[in-house]
Amino acid sequence: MPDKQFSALNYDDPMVARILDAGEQCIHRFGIRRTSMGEVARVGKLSRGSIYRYFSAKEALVEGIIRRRQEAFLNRTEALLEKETRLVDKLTLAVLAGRKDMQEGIFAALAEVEPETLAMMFLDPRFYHRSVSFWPPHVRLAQEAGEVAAALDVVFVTDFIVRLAVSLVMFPTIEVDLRSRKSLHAYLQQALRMGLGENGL
Amino acid sequence: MPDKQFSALNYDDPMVARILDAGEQCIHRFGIRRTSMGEVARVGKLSRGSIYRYFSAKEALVEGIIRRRQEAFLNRTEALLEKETRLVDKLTLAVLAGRKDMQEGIFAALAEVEPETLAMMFLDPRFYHRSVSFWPPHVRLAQEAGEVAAALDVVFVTDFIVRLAVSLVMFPTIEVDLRSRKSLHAYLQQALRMGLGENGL
DNA sequence: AAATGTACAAAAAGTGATTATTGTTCATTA
DNA sequence: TAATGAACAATAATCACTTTTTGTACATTT
Repeated sequence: MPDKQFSALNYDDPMVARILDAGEQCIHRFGIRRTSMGEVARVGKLSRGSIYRYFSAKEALVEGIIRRRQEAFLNRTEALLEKETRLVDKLTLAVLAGRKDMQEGIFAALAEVEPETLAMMFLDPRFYHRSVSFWPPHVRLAQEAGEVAAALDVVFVTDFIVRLAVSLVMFPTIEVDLRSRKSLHAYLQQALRMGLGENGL
Repeated sequence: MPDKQFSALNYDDPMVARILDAGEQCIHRFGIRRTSMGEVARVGKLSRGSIYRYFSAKEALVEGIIRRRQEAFLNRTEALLEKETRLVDKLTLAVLAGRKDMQEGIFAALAEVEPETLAMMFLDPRFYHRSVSFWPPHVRLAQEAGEVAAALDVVFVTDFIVRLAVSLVMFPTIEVDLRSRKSLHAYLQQALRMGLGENGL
């Protein structure tokens, strides 16, 4: 379940969907700065006032667009992971999917037009928190399977996984070249070394 | 040994030092954008032309200032770590030192005046690479001491450590509150055991 | 009820002339 | 030999001004 800190958006509401669609299209074409509420209204074929019924301000609209994108990504990834059982494999897929999303979605557009905005987004703790909500169930499953030590705190493992995954999405290679699926998988395998954690000190 | 990709700066050269000092002072007070070469010259009590003898452009000067800061940090940290033998303890101290540097140095000033610039810096791979050069010797020592599995590639361990450390400096708490030395140490202890143990698989 | 369209003040963004800064050059100074 | 200071075109920042956009309100439409 996603964050509820901000207004809970109903993506199924056709009005909400239309606004978000139009907004995303605008951002994709012009970037955030050069997108006006009037333009969003024009593209979405609705009145400017209606947008304000659903989004208190432009900032909230942008937040909504990004959030929907992220949640859509998480849902797609969730489906993608169903075929996998091991946490390492899931993580590998998730990182690869994350990179792909960065390279072609709205993020890629932002990276070209407003790199500073994108950079700020990545340093926003909320960006992490949204990713965090994804993992606990998988961690628990991995614990039941004995892949992750039962003694470990789910919150700790989740935190650890998210730090690693986000880092790997944003920097495919620091010292080790982790652009290929194979090298990434090997890296994560080693980094997790699940099944241990029990032993040693 | 720091990067050599850019011009090798001799920090002992009194002229270089004066320029960097003046530049850093200016950035600290006005931020990067509002710092002019003329102002740097005035503060450093030297001619504008002299700055260009040592730095090809304003960008290079800024690069030099940041680099010196980072290297000074690494040197201080290196000294700090001499008392420690275990890698976990070293990492803990390094992360704490890094956070402190962020909160009070030139970075704190930038965070207030030009957060986007700071965000861009953090996403610059060079920022990571400079940190990377620090760890290999410590990793080797840890391997000799049996703390890190001898079979592991030093490059892998370094990459892993840097990702984790940078993440922990930039985000003191994602899911787990790691602001205190105690909790940070426990976290790293577990994270290293997870990633760098002999056992498992 | 919910979406629209118009109107409105306040805030933000664009505009174009003016000023400051950049990066180079070179003769002068120490 | 190295730093200086002045001159310079090209670029970038600044300022006062105009236009656009924002967010709100409310009467009107569907």
